[in-house]
This record gives sequence, C-alpha cells and structure tokens, in this order.
Amino acid sequence: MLEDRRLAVLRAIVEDYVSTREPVGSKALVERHRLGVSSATIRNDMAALEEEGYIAQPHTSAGRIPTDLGYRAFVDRLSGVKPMSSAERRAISSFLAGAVDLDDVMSRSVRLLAQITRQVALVQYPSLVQSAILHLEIVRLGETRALLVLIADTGRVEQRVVDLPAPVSDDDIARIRSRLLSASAGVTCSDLGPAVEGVPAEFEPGLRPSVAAIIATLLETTLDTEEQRIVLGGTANLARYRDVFSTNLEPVLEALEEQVVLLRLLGEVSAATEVTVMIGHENPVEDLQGTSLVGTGYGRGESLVAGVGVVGPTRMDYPGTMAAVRAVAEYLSRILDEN
Amino acid sequence: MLEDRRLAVLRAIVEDYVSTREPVGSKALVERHRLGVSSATIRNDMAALEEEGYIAQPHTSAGRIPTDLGYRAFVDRLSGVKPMSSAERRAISSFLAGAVDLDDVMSRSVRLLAQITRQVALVQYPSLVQSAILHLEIVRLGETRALLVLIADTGRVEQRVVDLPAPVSDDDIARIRSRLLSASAGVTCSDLGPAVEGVPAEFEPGLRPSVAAIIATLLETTLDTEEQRIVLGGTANLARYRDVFSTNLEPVLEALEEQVVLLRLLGEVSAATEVTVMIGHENPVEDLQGTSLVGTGYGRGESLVAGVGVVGPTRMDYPGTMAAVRAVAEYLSRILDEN
DNA sequence: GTTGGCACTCCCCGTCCTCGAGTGCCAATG
DNA sequence: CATTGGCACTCGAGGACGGGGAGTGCCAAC
Repeated sequence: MLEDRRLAVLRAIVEDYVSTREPVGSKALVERHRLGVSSATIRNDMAALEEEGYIAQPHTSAGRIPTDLGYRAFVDRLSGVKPMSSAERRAISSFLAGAVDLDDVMSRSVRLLAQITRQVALVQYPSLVQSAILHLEIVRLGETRALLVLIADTGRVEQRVVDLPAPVSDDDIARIRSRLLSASAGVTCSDLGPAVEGVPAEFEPGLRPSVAAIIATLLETTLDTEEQRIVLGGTANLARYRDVFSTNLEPVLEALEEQVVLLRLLGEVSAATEVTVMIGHENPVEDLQGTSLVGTGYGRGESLVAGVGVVGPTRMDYPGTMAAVRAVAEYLSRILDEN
Repeated sequence: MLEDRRLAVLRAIVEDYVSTREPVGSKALVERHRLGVSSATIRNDMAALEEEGYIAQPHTSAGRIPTDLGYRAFVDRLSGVKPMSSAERRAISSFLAGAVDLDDVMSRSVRLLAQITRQVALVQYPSLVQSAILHLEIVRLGETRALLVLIADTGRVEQRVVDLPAPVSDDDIARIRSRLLSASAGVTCSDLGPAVEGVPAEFEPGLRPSVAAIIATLLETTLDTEEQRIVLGGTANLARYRDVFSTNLEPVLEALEEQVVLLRLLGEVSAATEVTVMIGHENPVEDLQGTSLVGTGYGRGESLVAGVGVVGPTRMDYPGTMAAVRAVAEYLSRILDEN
C-alpha cells in the first residue's frame, strides 16, 4: 500500500517535471493528481524517495526533480507501453514508403524520427559484415587505377579507388571482375576472406599483385571498423533544451559529430530487439552523460544488422520516445525484409 | 588623406570588434592602433562613418560596432589577402591526401574546413549534370526489380532501385546494360536524354517498357534537382557564438538541416572561382540573415562543378576565412583533376 | 582639420529587500 | 502508526537603488 503510493508519487513527479520543466512541490502534486492524501503526507513520501536516491532538490526550499535513478525506476517499473495512434503508424509507413534507395531510406528515417520525438535521431546503415555480397563491379579508371564497387543484399553500395601495382588492361579487369564475382556472390562479408583467398594464384604471375591489391581493398572495405555509417538528424532540437544544456551545448554537438562516438553509443543499445534506455550517467560517452539514449536494433528477422535511436535530455518523454523508436525500427526491418 | 584615415578607422573597428566581441570606443582605438591622432578626431570620423551607415552604436554612450555595410566595405576595400602559412598548406594537403573515395574526400574536406575556420563548413558533391558517365551497371534484384548503379567521372556513384513493368531475365539485363553503357559512356549527364532516346526501340517489343523504365530512372537520377548533395560539419562551432545566436540558435540549426536551403546558399556563391562573401541581410535565406556566408566554386579547370563554403556570424575573421575557403577549394579542384 | 575639455547619458554590477513557494518538524488525530 | 494541519524557516527570484565608468557630442581654441 505504502510502497504503491510512493511509486505513484515518483511517477507523478517524473511526469510533471517532464511536462513543466520545473521542480515539482508537494502541493502542486496533490492538486494535479488525485492522490487522495494531503500535501504533508506527500512530503513524507518525498523525503523517503529522496533518502533512497530517486529524487533530489536543486536547493533547499525548492521542489524535487527526479535523479537518473528515479528515471530508471520510472522506465523499468512505471511507464506503461504507449501505443502509437493508427494515424501515426500510417504517417510513418507512408513517409518511408516513398524511398528510392537505401540512402533515401536512411535519411527519411532519421528525419522522421527526429520529427516525431522532437529530439536528435540516429540511424545506422545496415552493417556490411552482416550482409551478403550481391554484386561486385570493377571499373577501370586508368592504367593503374580502378574503382571497386560493392553492392550488398541490404542495399548498401560502397565504392573504393584501388591503386594497382602494375598496368592492367580492360580485358584483365573484366576477367578479374568475373572471377571475383563468382567467388563472392552470396557470401556474407565476414566470410569473404577465405572465399577469395586462393583467387590471385589463379591468374598469371604478372597480374597477381594487382588482383591481390583489389582483394585487399575489398576486404578493407568490408571488415574495416570504419565500414559502419551513421546518419543523424534533428540537431536543431537540441537548441530547444537550452535550459538543460545552456552552458555547454558545444561538447554535446561535438560528440554528435564523431562517428566513432555515435557507433559506441548505438553499439550499446542495438544488440537487442527490445528498446533499451540509457539514462544520464549510464551513457558510455562522457560528454553525453547529461543526456539519455533510447535505442534498439533492427534487421531482417532475428539477425540484427544495425541500430536506431534517439538522444535527448534525461528529462524526456520516455514512453513516447520508446514507442517511436520501436515503430521506426520495425518499419526499417520490414523494408530490409522486402529486399 | 581624410578618406584614407576614415577607412583606416573602419578597418580598426572591424578588427577590434571581431577579436574582442565588444563595441569599440574612440579611446580604446587610439590606444590599440597607431593612428597618430587624438580620440576626439576619431570621434569625428566615427560620427561621419555612422552617418554613412558603416557603423552603429547599440545604444547611446556605448562604443560602435560595424554594420553589414561596414563589413561589406571592409571585405571589398580593406581586407588584404591573408596568405596561409606553409605549415597550414601542408596540413591541408596531407589531410586530404589520405582519402580513399569521393565520400571520404567530401567528409574530410568538410571537417577540415570546419576545424580551420572554427565555423560551420559546407561542401557540395560535384554536380552530376556537369559530369560525364564513366560506367553504368544494372544488377538484377528479382524478376521485376533491378538496381541501377551510375559512376561518374567525378567519382560520384549513385544507385537507384528500378521497378520493372515486366519480368526480365538475367540475359536481357546484360544486353540492356551493355547497350546503355555504349550509348552513354563518356556522355555528359546533361546530354544524356538525346543520347539514349532511341535505345528502347532497338529491343524486342516485350522488353521495351522495361528498358524505358530503366532509362527513365537513369534520367531522373541525373537531372533531378535532388541529385545535388551537400555535407556539412562543425555545427558545434555555432554554440561558440552564443552571444550572437543566444535567443535563436534553433532556426539557424534548422536552416542548416535543409538540403534545399543549403543548395540555395551555395548556389549564390559557387558560380565563380573567386571567393564570394554574403554578409548578413545579403544572405538569401531568411533564417540565416544574422550570419555571413563565405564561399566559392570548385571544379576541373574552368568548369565549376560544385561549391564549398563556410557559414558563421557576421562578426567573423573574413580574411582568414576567405583564405581557408579558397585553399580548400583549390585542393578539391586539384583532386578532381587527378581523376 | 585637429585637439583638449567638459557635461551628459546609460549600461553594468553589486547591494538590499521583499515575496512566495516549498520544506521539515511537531503535535494532534483516527 | 500512518496521516494531517500548523508553523517557523530557508532560499532563490526578481525588483529597486545607486555608484562607477566608458563613451559620446559639442564647443572653443589652436
């Protein structure tokens, strides 16, 4: 009974604080929620909640605000699933349906998610390592240069310029291309190494270094940790939370410009199909410890190929954000499935 | 004589204001610059400059700050070319040299420019319309779907999924591909329409709609106004100028997220090889009229293929920014030339 | 045209003070 | 023993006040 009410108080504090942005006091609380008890009782509960670390006061004689721990309890035990309206679902679906290629899908998704949540959205390209090769193309750029184009079954297209150790003719390029294609078509990128290992030896000695160079670039492109790409959008929404980041918007913006940082972030939450939340100090990136991350993985069926998420102030509408992230992840998975 | 000194005063005001961020008064001016006259004389000059609209005072009994017109005069008549140190040139050169493909060149350039100028950098991908087709590839994704990959001589690679009106065999795809390639290789994208016009008629009637669909997508990809792509970086630097954007960072960030807006911006300054400056209200985008744009075009030889630029507060170091933009544009042109 | 002098204007900034929301504690109550 | 009303207390927000100072405009003298 008592425990129940305390949790209800915590929930009320979180909700009020999220919507008003101001420390919430005992009196305002009884007025806005039908708690059925007096403000003095609430004060006692609040004292207990503060004792346990769920809420804090910015200074004596101010209202309470939730701590990271308080938000954590709210997310874990209190926030019900907030289903999206069918209108919202339809909007998502129609917005993503018009995409013409993978780049388009990614950029539409990120804009959509940023718009729904009014926060910063992150969407990761399907990982190459988890994709299979659909097609390879080698285009001769000059005597000793070629362009390698790789098309994965997730829709990703990567290109790299290869500097060849020796001049190679158009005809040679065509032979190399056709052999590499037959060796790698349908192969998952992570298995590519063994699949093409013996290929150079099949060619004339003079050509072998060139073939090896092309293969090296191919493997680099697929295995390199830099193969991961993330797009982000809605940075402007950060400015909306000037009260939170007032003094130091800069480090947050800087962190968000670093691909490596974003990868680390999404890596933490994209391992599961459920939506995962990292609150404040739980955030692995130091400059983002004033923010929360809501994210999840997406992919074809059970094999997750990338992550999608949202970064915002710890004071955010968790149920709504979680629902939006989940919905977008579902649509992304569906689009991948269709290929 | 008089005119000369007045201009010197304007220059001094701009320089001081840019470096101190504070309205500059007559006394401080004589102290910091060897003007050889007393502060009273400067006051007279300032009154004249204010009369002519070059400077203004935020309120009575405060120092003066340059107006947009003042900056314009500074840029046009006063700012000498500020050569980059050889160390800087070397840094630029080595930073851009490591790029592995066009995407890499673009993202490195934008980061570099943002870092040098400590402002927001914009780099536009080489326009497809100005590029020639180097290679075309058509990959069959299913009975009625194909992926069209287009490689331009500027290094751009674009891909599009094509929905075919009728099932097409692997063999058909190969024939279409080879015919389209021979019809379009080396052709500038803007001339592509006539070059491929008669191609569908060369195929069997049953295949013609599919060929037409592929060609339609091809033309769409190259002529569509959306073919233009711009990358931006250094958004975090905006937060540094909190004094300027304090109240409304949001519209600026929003404007910078709109590709269309960025295109309009760069379009204004990328028509020339000289560096062009748009100051404050001269800026075509309403939400950016509190900012200045420094930009230029780049390309192979005389034919410009895209733009590069920097957005920052009107109070910026114009000579330095102009030098940096010019340097990066030169390196980009050089890299394109090498292909 | 230039200069020194002088009165004047405001912004900045620190101080002081009041107001009010909110708290903690306590004694009373069912 | 949880709940409640009462009460003294705390502390930040915000407004009023006032001195200090940087800067200006103007004027008379050179």
